[in-house]
This record gives sequence, C-alpha cells and structure tokens, in this order.
Amino acid sequence: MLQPSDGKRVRRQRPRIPGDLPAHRIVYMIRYNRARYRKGEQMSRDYAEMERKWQSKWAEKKLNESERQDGRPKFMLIFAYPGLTGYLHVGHLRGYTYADALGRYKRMTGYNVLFPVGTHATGNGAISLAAKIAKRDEKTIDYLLRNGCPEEEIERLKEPMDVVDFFNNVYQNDYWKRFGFLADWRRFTCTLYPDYAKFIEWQFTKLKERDLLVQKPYYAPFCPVHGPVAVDPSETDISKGGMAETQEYTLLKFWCGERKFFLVAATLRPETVYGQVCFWARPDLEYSVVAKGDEKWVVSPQCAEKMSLQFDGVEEVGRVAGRDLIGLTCTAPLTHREIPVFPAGFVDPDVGTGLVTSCPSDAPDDWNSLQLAKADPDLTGKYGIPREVVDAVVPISIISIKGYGDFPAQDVIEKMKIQSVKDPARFRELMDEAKKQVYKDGYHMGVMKDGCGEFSGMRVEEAKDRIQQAMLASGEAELFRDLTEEVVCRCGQRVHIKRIDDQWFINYADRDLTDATKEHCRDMEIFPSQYYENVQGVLDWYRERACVRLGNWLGTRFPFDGKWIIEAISDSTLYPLFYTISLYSNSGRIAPEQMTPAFFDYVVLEKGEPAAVSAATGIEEGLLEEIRRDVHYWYPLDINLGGKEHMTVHFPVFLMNHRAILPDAMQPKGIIVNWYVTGKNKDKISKSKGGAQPIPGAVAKFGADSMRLYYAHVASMFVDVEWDEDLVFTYRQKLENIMSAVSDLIASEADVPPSGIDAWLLSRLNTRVSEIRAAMDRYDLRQMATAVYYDMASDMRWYVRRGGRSRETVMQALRIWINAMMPITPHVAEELWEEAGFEGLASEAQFPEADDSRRDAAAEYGESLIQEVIGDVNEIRKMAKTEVSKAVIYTTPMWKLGVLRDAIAMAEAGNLTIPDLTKKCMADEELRKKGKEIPDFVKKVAIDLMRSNLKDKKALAELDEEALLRSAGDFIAAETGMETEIYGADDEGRFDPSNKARVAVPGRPAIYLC
RNA sequence: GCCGACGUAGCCGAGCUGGCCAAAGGCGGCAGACUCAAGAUCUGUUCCCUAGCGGUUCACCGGUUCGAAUCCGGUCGUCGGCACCA
Repeated sequence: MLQPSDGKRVRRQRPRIPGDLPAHRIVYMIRYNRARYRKGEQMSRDYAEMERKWQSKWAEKKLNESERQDGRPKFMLIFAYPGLTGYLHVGHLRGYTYADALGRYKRMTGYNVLFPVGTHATGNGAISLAAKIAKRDEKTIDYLLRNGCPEEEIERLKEPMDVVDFFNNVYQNDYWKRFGFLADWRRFTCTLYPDYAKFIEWQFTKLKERDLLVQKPYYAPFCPVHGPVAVDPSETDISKGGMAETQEYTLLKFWCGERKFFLVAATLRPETVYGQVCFWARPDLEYSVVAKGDEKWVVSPQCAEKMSLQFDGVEEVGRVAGRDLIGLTCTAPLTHREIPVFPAGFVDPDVGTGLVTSCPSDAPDDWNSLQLAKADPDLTGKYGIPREVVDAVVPISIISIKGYGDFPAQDVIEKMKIQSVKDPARFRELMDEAKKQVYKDGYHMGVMKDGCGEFSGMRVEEAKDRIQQAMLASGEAELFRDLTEEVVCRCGQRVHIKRIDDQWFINYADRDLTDATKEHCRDMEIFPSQYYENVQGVLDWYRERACVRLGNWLGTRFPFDGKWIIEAISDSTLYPLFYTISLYSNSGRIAPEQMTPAFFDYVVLEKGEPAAVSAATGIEEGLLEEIRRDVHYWYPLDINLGGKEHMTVHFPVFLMNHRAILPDAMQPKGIIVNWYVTGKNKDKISKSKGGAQPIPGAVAKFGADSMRLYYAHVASMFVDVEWDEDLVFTYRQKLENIMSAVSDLIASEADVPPSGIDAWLLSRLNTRVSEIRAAMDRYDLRQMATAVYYDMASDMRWYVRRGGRSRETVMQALRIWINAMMPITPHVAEELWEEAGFEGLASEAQFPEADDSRRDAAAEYGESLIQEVIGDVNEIRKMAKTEVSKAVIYTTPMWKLGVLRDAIAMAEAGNLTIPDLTKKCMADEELRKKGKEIPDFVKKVAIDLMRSNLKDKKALAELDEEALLRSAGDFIAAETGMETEIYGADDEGRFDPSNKARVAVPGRPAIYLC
C-alpha cells in the first residue's frame, strides 16, 4: 500500500475488482476507472514526486555509497567523465544511463559496486565562458538563461573556477541525480581539484621514470605579445580565426641562375612537381629577399615573417618587385626542368610563400590561370615573354585518377561549370571546392603515371611522402607550417605558427608498451566486438602525443617544468584509480600537500615502508594502510564505458597509461563503447524534435524512468539513434501501462487455485530470467529490456487472459517481474515493489535466480498448442466462405503418435532413416492396413524430426492433446466466439461430416468449422 | 584507394555459433471491443494464394550443405575513419 510521505501526496484510489469476471471485462474496468482519475490528475502517477521519494530513500540508506568489504566480490565501473563545456543535452545521458543500469544490475547479483563520477574541466572552456559572461556576451547569457541558469547565478560566475563549480553542480544534481544514478557522490572529482593535480603529477613522475616522456620540436600557434594561444572555435584567446588549422607545406626551391636566388613556392602536394610547367608571381607585389644560411630566398614579406618563427637565422636582406620576377626562368626541383615565371592575380601573399608553382594538370587554379595567361596579350606585350616560351608551356599529365581524364583540373572545372561563373566570390568558392575535390580524389585514388621517375606507378598516397622525402634529402625542399586562415590574437597581433623546441611528448609509439598493451587487450571484455579487434590496430597506430602546452589553460602544472600545463587528454588516463582515493581527500582526511609521489607509490604500487611514508607525509600509518587496501580492493577497473569518439583517443591512452604504470593485477578489464543519440539527419539535437530542451525539462516531461527505458531499449548500443520525442512518449506509455497492470494485479481480490496456467507462467518467467542473465553477461541491456518490458508483460497478460488468478502465483510472478525492472527503471520498480508489499527496497534485493525446477516444457508446449489452435480457427474462419458458429477439433489418431514415438526412439539411438522406420511400421499388422498413408506420414515425421529439436518433439509425443484441449475448451470457445467440440480422431462416435480427423497429426489438430 | 561497418517486410529494428524463420518487438495502417471522449487500453490483422499444414521472400549473382536471412566468393549500393582537434 502507498505510504503517504507528506500531505501533498496524491493518493491514487484503486478500483476494486471482483475476481469472477472474464479478463477482458477486468481490463475494461481498469481502463475505464483509470481514465476517470486521469482526467483530474493529468498523469496517472506523479513522476516527479515518485522520483524524489525514492531518490531520497536511496540516499537515506546510503545505497550509493560504496565501501570496501574484504572478501566480497566487487565491481567497479565508470563512464568516461564528460568535459565541462556547458550544458549537456538529452543525447549525452544515453551512455551514463547505461552505466548506471549495469551498476544496478551488478549490485543485484551479489557484487559490491563502485560507480564513481567526475568531470573533466582541463582546458580553456571555463576561461572562455567566464570571459564571455564578464563582457555580457548576449548569446552566452541567452544560452545560460535558456538552460535554466538563474540571472543572479550568472552574476556570480566571474572566475573560471566559478564556472567549473557551477557546472559540477549542474551535472551532479540536475542530470545524474535526477536520473536516479546510484553513484558514490562522496568520491566526485574534477580535473581541476588540487588533490587531482597531485595524482597527475605522480602519474607524470612515473611516465618519466619509464622513459616515456620525450622532448622534440613542435609547431604551435603563437602571438608575438602573448605567446602561445589556443586556436579553437570558442576563440578564448583570439579575436579571429577560431576555425583555423595548422597545415604542413612543402617549400620547393626553384633556382634562378640569372639572379642567384631561389624562388620559393609552398605546396600541399609535393607529388605534383612532375607536372610543373611554370611559376606564378604577382607583378603588383613587392617580395622579400631573405637570407637563409648561405642562400637567398624570395618570398612574400608576410611569409618572411612567418619563416623567422620557424627557421633559425632568417632575415630580410632586400626586396624585389614582383614585376621584375616575371619572365625569369628558374629550375624546378626534382625534375630540373627550366620553367618560366608568369604573372597571376590569384596569388595571395598571406598564403604560403606568396609564390606559386604551377601544375595545371591537377590544380584547378593553375589550369584556369594558364588559360587566361595564354590568352592575355600582356604576356608577350607588356611582360615581353617570347611567344615560343608561352606556347611551350603546356600541361603535363602526371596522375591517373579513376573517373578523371588526363587533366583532372580541367575535368573538374568543366564538370562544375566554373568558367561560366561571373560573380568573383562565388567563383572563388567553387574554385576552392574544386581544388578540395581534386586533391582528395587524387590523394586517395590517384596513381603516378609514367614519366614520374622512380615514382611512376606508385599510389599518390605513398608517392607524396616519398617525393617529399627525396626533395628534403636533396636540399631542394623544406617543411613549413602555416595556418589555414588568418588568426588574430585578442591583442590584435597576428598569430603565426612558431617552432617550439622543447615540447614534451608521451611516447605512445614505444614498442614494448604498445605490444604489452595489445596483449592485455586480448584478455579484456571489449564491446562491441569490432572494437575488440580494432583496438589492436589503433594501438599500433598511436604515436607520440604532445602532452603539455603553454598559455591560457587550466590544468595541472607539468612537474618537471612549471611553464607547461598538462593538456586535456594526458591528464585523463589513469583517473579511474583516483576515485579510490578521492574519498579520503574529499572528506579532508588527507590534504593535497600530503599526497606526494611517495604517498601514491605506497598506496598504489605498494612501494616503500609505511612508517617512512607516514613520517614523510604526516598521514598516519593506519590510514595509509586503509587507503592502500581500498585501492587494491577496487582496482582493477571492471568497465570503462564511453562514447565512440573515445575509440581513437581516450581509450588507447587509458589502456597504455595503465599498462605503463600499474602492475598486471591492476589492468582494466573491460571497455564498452556507446554510440550517440543524434538529431535528425545526424545533426546536433534539434529544437524542433524537442531534444534541445534542458535535461531537467525533459525529465519533468517524460519521467526519468521513461527516458532510461528509452535509452536502454531504443536500439543496440552500437548504432546511432535519432532523438524522437514521440518515441520517448511511447516508452512512457509503455511504462504507465505496465504500472497499471501491476497495480491492478495487486489490487485484484481474485484468488483461484493454481492450475496448468500457473505452471506455465512460472516456467515462462524462469526461462526469461535465465535469458536475462545470459544477456547481461554480455552487458546487453537491450535484450534485457525486451525480456522485462515486453516479453514478461505479454506473459502476464496471457496468464490473466487464460484465467490465471492464483494470488500466490501472481505475487510470486510480480516479485520476479518488478525485481527485474530495477536496473533500468528503478523508481517504477521501487514504487511497485512497495505497492506489492514486498520487504525492503527493490534496489537492495537480489536479482531473481532462474529456478530450473520451475521449467516445464510440457506446460509451455501446451500453451503454444492452444494458441496455435485458436490462431488456426480464426484463420480458417476468415477464409471460410460460409457463416460458421461451431469449431470441431480433432486430435491426432493414436497410430500417428505411435509412429512419432518410434521415430523419436530411433532418432535418440541415432539410427533414424526413412526406410528403416517404414519397415518397422509396415511390420505392424494394424498399421499395414492403412496402406499408402504410412510411407507418406513416415517421411514427413522423419524429415521434420531431423530438422527440429528432439526435446520439444519429446514433449509433444508425451502430451495428452485431447485432455489439454478439453481443459482449454471454454477458453478456446470464448476466444473464438464459437461453440467448441473436441474429439480424438479415433473416437468412433465423433461428429465429422467431412472426415477431417484423418489429417490431424501430433501437434497439429484438425479443425472443422460449420 | 586503404581500413572498418552495413544492406531484413510501409518505416525503425531483432535475428546472423546454419534447421521449430514468413522471419521477434516497436511504430504506422486496417478491422473489432470498450467508450461522451482520448496520442488511452484490449483483441485480431498487415508478402501472395488458400478451410489452415502451400508459394515466393531477408540488396543482387553464384557456391558450400540433406538444408542458408544466417557460412564462402563476386557484384552493386550506403555509412564511418584515414592521425589537425576532441
């Protein structure tokens, strides 16, 4: 019965149902009554109230708090903590919910479960947001308000850490707790907490000890005033260019003998050197002549400035007018062809070197410019280039690409009809698109043609690197990095790429580490299985990773050089371990400054003497010991669940850091990858479909359990699903429906003695339970949800429909059913559990065990026979051309049953053949009289038996069909709405005007309608 | 191009360790029940044929097998990744 928890609780009065009505009448009464309640209440249940009630009960009983219990099996799982970049949307809860449901299931199957949560705030998200709030950025303020952040709260978000604290609170209270997660909130941690920093420092100390930290040059965006800046879409540090990317160019040196300098061009496609036919310069620009070593290079002044950041000893020693370069001849690298310098307007001094080498065959711009140049009288007139020089410049075909002709650039221009475009902006846009397309296709599908020296016949993908290497080796090329678009610092200065010589990397390319990690992964449970295979390749593929950065960034200081801050991926690899310790630092029992490397060495790696560590840290020995035991009790981590974006970044580093730092016994045991909930057409969650509403709003609208069920059941975990409110609504109805059905069963006063249908129901439910357990061994929540919310529901319905009304059976079944709902819809389960009057909390109960003694193959088979008979009667009636009102059912002639039994006996002995069985039958006097019927039936039985499961056939052979059907006669009559008569086929006195009984076989009674 | 995944009835999606698969379940459609009414609930139905036990299906073409949606080969098509960043 419902316990009113406070005065506001709306008590739902329940209809009293007499026990002697047919099922459909009961169902009707329930609907009718409930509809009346619904009118006044909107919803049949007050979800919010129900959720609050049970969440506070769980908290009261500290169910979420996990403590070491030596000797008891444990299960530790996490979801990869989210980055604190703002509010989350409903899609994010998919993975988190999965984790909670798994945790709850494990809790119910005897494990001491630890499910801790945290957040990842490293980076500049919080800085950026705080800055935008500070300047009252309209979009930002609107965003906060829209998501339910009160105005006065916004006022308080002044410092980045205020933002972090604010969202830490939102995530825990508005998301995770609202969804009913049983997470151990006491262990909550955030990457910006001082104790977390101590843990990260220790991690890096260990990496250094294992020689996994290496230093080498790195190229980063840099402001001449502010130093390193972050280039990202949120534009924390910059005022322009958030979408810019760093690109690696190959600088090609063209010797100009006449002037004793190199004209330098930058290209992204070094393989096109074989197709170079001319060189482009802007006649209206002034170029810089810079000294680089002993050489003189000509580049744009903008480029000269950038180069000074990347190369040592580069300085400008003079200038040269672009006009003066036109008509010069220079020597192309690698091919050593002499090519002329032509004028071109499309050259941008801000891109690359401001000089361009031309490969018209594969570069649309070059193709187009060459056409224009050749048609331009200025070329021979104003610039005085001899006609024959101009005529000699013709495109050279160098790359063959499937779907393109000799000159891909020409093809793409024609295909996209770019030449006819008059609008210059549109022209530029199309041209860039064309360029991208040809580059992409060329790179992935192209093959170098004959005439490309040693690279002929090589795939472009490979030739590109080889050709670049060849030119670098011969001194004809250099590497140069540049941003893809203009980036301007907050201070107004241009940001360029600067070489940083002492960048630190974690060496994930280390052979031993990679191999050891791969080997360990073979022993892990990794879902989906494709990823289990794939992770091997991903680990191989992983190289050094820059692990620290400079500048405006929140995170842990690099312990070996405080100017660096550890970046966002590298400080989130070993962290699950930290949850075993954060309990102590969060509660103040240990202070961050006590968490020295010696402390972690002791509690994690069990290195050092407790007395010495205690003396050095001031942590008493007993506490040290307690922490050490906690760490080793909970670790290894059993499941790390994360979104598919983690497959190539977080999971590999998670695995490798564990392998590098922790002993065998502490290596992670499982990974589950979850796919996304997306908006329509894989867009972001869209407003129109409702997913863009704040999560608390969605919970209020649908109820936490409806959403949990939706996440668990809507699709396999390993596919993306589109968020669809209507579908969530359907799940809500599904749940309400189940709740009503359960309530009605509880409220029913009926009680009839158990019969065959009771055995059937208990058998069914026990079969389901073992299905569920098998599914959960694979962490397959979806299958579990199907079994609990669909299959079990339909079993219950059938039981009632068949007249099952045993109080004892109902309560036994409900105990199993409600209990099974706990992992996915815990609030509903608790509510129903209480209503049923079961002891304690559902969350504390153990998951039902499959009781094999309850399995009753005959009962299950019998019910399916009855269902089939009803189905057949309905079907025949539908087909019948005449009005019918009576169904006559004939069970199999006994001789057929005899044959079946013989066949089964032979099959069991492994010697069932059609001739042998026929012979055996024909040996029987009585049977032989049947004549031709025998071989026909024998053949059918034998074939059928070879194809099917012997066990089921045995159940069939032992079943007394006639008795079964007689016992269900009234039911069949009620279901079909027809008078029903049942005869054995051998019954001489049967009513059988069209001799139907003849066709009856075991498991398939004959039917005659009239 | 390379690597990976995938192609199931109107739609979404199970099944894919080969046989009880014309193929779960859900939506949607249709019919009926109950209704003042309901995005409610319940029942039936939803490839073709048919007084049921038959026929043709699981992208297409072949193969293995007594037997294939399930295994193998090929074809066509779709999606994702291909290291910049998370």
